[in-house]
Amino acid sequence: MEISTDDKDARWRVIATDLRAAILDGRYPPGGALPSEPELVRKYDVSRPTVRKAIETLVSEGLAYVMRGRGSFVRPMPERRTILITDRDRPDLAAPGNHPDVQAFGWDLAQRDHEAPLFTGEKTTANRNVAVLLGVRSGHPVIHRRSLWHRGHTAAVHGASARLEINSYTNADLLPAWDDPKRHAQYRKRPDFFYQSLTREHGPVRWMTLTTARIAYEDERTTLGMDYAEAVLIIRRTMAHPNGHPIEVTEVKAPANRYEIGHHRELADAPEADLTPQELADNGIDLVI
Amino acid sequence: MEISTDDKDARWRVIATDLRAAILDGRYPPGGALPSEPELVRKYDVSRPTVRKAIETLVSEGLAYVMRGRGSFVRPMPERRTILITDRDRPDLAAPGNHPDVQAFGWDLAQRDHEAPLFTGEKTTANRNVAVLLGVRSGHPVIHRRSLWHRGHTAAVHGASARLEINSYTNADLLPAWDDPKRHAQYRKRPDFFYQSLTREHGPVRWMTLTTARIAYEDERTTLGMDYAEAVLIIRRTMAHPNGHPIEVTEVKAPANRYEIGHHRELADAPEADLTPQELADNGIDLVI
DNA sequence: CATCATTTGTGCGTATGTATC
DNA sequence: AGATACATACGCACAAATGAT
Repeated sequence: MEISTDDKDARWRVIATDLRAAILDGRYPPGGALPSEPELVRKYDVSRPTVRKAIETLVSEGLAYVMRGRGSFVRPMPERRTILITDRDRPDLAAPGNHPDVQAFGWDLAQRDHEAPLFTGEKTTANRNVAVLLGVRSGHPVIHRRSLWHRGHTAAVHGASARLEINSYTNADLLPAWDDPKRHAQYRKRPDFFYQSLTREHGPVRWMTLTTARIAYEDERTTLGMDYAEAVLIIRRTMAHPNGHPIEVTEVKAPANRYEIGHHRELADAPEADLTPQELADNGIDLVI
Repeated sequence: MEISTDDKDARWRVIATDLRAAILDGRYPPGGALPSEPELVRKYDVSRPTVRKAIETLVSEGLAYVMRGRGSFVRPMPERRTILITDRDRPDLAAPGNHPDVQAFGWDLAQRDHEAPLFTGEKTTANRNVAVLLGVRSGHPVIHRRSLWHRGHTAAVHGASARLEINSYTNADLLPAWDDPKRHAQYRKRPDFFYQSLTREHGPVRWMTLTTARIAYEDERTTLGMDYAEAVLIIRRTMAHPNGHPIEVTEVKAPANRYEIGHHRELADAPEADLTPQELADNGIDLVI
């Protein structure tokens, strides 16, 4: 059959490499159409499955997208906005989803399914991942708080709005007041109360923020409104005792094609706390962690 | 033909969803084998191309990998080491690839193809992306310095060592001394001289570091030694005039499954400058930017 | 409004090559 | 050497979305 036999120049790989170079070069401009499958079949004299394999590769690399019945297109890159990480021991600012702050920083609708509380909050048990983060055993009771934010339709390419998901996990042993009905309601509506309780009962704490990324899973693509194959930025902030034992972990997930992460020193001379919400928004800052 | 016809329950999608859930659940443990293609063909009563499509999906999501002649396996997650971002105006530390520092922070072999200079350095012209970063027009002369670092075989899963790629772009107009043969050699061997020149000639400068991520392209996977589909962390540090105009841009690319990004305040009480190289390494820190 | 050409999505069967055990 | 498993590639058929006629 005389197939190329060398994996390095498999025919689909040649096509993918050609197209990738052309896209990164700008020969196919962002938003523009790539050649149709039949065109590529003719051009490279291969079968349609081979052409499709090449295009699927570009899609999985986030370089292209496909619309059924229309064709394949170069994926445009939206402008990235900024998530600002603070170093300070300021639980007021550090509290994620602290309503006044987050709203002020450019979030149009801080609603979650039209319900009142900012966070869903429920007592569950730690799965393997959460157990590692909190330094407890799997199955240990934890408080799981979750919040989903979206930022109104900006100059979005496909009409999709940017979203952020915030998950918070707390060792339930460290916040027995959670079960008090009155406080429970407060905690769900006012994250600052939540953090104040923790700091009041567990004294001076350390904050530690680590950032990484990975490819989004399909369910995350759905909840974060990511149309294409993309990476998610994962910002994990740990509130810990001075001895290092974790008290609470907050994990922010953000689509990597819409967000970048900066640090407070980067804002000219004035510390960010002295900037007005409008000034922060003008600097492209959506969230302060 | 009676094909399911509804894209939502495409047969390959059902299989992929099943396998993904099983992997995230731990029913297929990390490093363990997934069912072989023929097994899945029998289990779901579909053709082999359909099974392969499902597996390819998991691979492109970074959840699995395939070894020819052996089978498909759940991708284990290696431990992440840390890249530390400093906020200070310290060009000595800030200089990437400053030989003594980088080596001290745990890099066994800071060699690049067994050549002497740490950085390749050449004068080229700005492509579109670099032009945007430096605030010049496409085609403007720029100095491009490049360096590739690898960290010896740690507890790597597949024997691959972690690697970092560092690219630096400078507006060539701002460093005419680059063309002086004597200095040229110095600049390539001693990045600190390079940055000292820039700061000496352009006075007080601002440093700005922004981090984001995206899915790695195939060529990047090769140079960064990433066996699987993965995200790359992109750390972009800009050296700018106080008025904001860029002088030099350093871009670090790191495999997101092996690195996370932290900040200097997180190191206990002592600033990282006071820690010995060994203490830094013990804290899992590979690089200070 | 219906029809048609174009384009992509899903799926089958088959053949051959190559790596691993 | 043989069995197993994955990689590449072809041809074919039909479904479904799109846009123009």
